[in-house]
Amino acid sequence: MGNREFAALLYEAADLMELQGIDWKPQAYRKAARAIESLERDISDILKQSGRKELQEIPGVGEGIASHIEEFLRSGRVKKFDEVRKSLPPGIGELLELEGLGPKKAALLLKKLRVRGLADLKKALGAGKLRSLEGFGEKSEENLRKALELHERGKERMLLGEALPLAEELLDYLRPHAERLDYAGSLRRMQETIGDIDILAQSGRPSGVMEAFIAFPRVERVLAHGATKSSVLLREGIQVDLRVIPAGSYGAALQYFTGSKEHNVALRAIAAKRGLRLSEYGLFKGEKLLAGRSEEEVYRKLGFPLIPAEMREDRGELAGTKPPELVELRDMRGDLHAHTTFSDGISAVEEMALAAKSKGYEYLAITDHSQAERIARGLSEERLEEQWKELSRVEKRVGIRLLRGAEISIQNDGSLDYPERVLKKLEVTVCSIHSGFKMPKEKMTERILAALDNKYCDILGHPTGRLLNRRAPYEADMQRVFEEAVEERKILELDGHPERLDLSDAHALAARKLGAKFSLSTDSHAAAHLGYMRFAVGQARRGWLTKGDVVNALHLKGLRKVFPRMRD
DNA sequence: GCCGTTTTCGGCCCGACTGTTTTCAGTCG
Repeated sequence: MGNREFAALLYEAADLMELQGIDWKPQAYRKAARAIESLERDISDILKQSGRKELQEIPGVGEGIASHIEEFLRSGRVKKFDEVRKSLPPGIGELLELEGLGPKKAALLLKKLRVRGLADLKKALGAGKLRSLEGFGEKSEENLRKALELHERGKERMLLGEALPLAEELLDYLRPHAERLDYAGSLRRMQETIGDIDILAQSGRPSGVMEAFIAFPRVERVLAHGATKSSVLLREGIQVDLRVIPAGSYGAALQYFTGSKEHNVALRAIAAKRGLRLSEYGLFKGEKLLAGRSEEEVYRKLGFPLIPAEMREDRGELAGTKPPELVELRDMRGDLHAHTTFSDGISAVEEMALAAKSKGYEYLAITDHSQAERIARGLSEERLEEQWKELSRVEKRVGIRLLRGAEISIQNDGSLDYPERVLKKLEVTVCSIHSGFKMPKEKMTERILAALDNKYCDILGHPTGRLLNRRAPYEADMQRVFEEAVEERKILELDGHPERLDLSDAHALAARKLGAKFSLSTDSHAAAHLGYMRFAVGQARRGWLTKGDVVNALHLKGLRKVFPRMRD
């Protein structure tokens, strides 16, 4: 533990130093913070097991930051950061969270108007003091007022599951005005949450796309409106940037705006080493354009195959080895986690079966809640048997294999919420934690390990229990959980429900390295939710999973070897 | 503060847009 906390300290220190006019160091801090944040291993483990030298293996971490990490892990604080904090008013960092206000202007506000935080800024705005400052005018006052308002409304990152449909709607709307349209950025990389939506267009009449864009019915405010770039804020609270790109640079621009920033920095460094220059306009040797029309061409000229967008995180995808053949949505043969009206779902068994069938699936596991989940109308033994009759009936009618399954709660002591005589009749079980989230880490870890050791546990459901933007994962030693799962040949779920995406991409990556197998599921509570599979696949691809890592990419025959209680 | 077949010192992405200012600084992505 501690990676996120330490990264947060680095970010804070970077902001404050920038306010003080310190050059470069803030960038270095942020770079290190990003690396530490996305690390699979805990910095405390690294220090304990391998020592300080190993900390410096983290990209962007050198002697200085390594010693700060050591101090932080030892004492929970970093003296140097404390000093920086003390040298500035406590509320000053908040100012930088405002749209359009950066370190230079914030420093000026502090120096000339003694603005020490958001409250001060509000007062200064009210008194009309800002326009007297050099570099400020009426317009900047107005913008700050709006930024302040927006900030107060609270701004969380939007879930992938909300942003993607929104972007698709906008693309459909813009299609008549452009020859080519793509969304780029974190959305294209299928990151679990999205800061803003980036859209690229190629058009013979750029002004036409721009006019249409700012007239999109969901637009609340136009933030910028130029010849090649415009930005709007949608009513849903997310910013959308649109850029119009000429055909000859379209691929380079798509590459550039897809990111990630870290991936691009690494790729540009590789280009630079070869005496080339990569920008959103193309790959250049001197003035000569070598590539730009397509992404593939850009990567090829740099000696790489087309790297899937989901892998572009500078996690080793540019190391030169051939990237793995990532799992695709069309590889999926079934879904192993779905609820029906028997428990807390809103679609009947038959509706679920029909929806699964229409996706071309061979099978669907019906996994309603176990008896203890009263709120979710968990199934008693009798109701479960009733359900099995229904499954047999629908199975014949619809022509899709319905597995007798259950999502079984893992109780506080690690036992499963059905007696053995029931468990052995279930073809597949998803075992999940639904209560007792606040256990100490050691106890929680033991609880999960005990469940994994149960011979009737097949799949560990939403393994960390997190809800994006709402609930932190429970404390558990996930590395040990993954090791045990591999040892006991248990399957890890990658739950594609937009609020869960659990396992996360980083966890999937770590577990895959240990040789784990995965179930990409939707945790559907309605027939339409079966469509969440694309989010599960997106996270799986971010975790470098191949078709071979995913059990429900297997045909029925292969699946039987994974789940021995499955009937013929 | 980090990093290195350009460098152990001197770089560190760079272009679009905005607002305020008559040629540019600040912010953002």
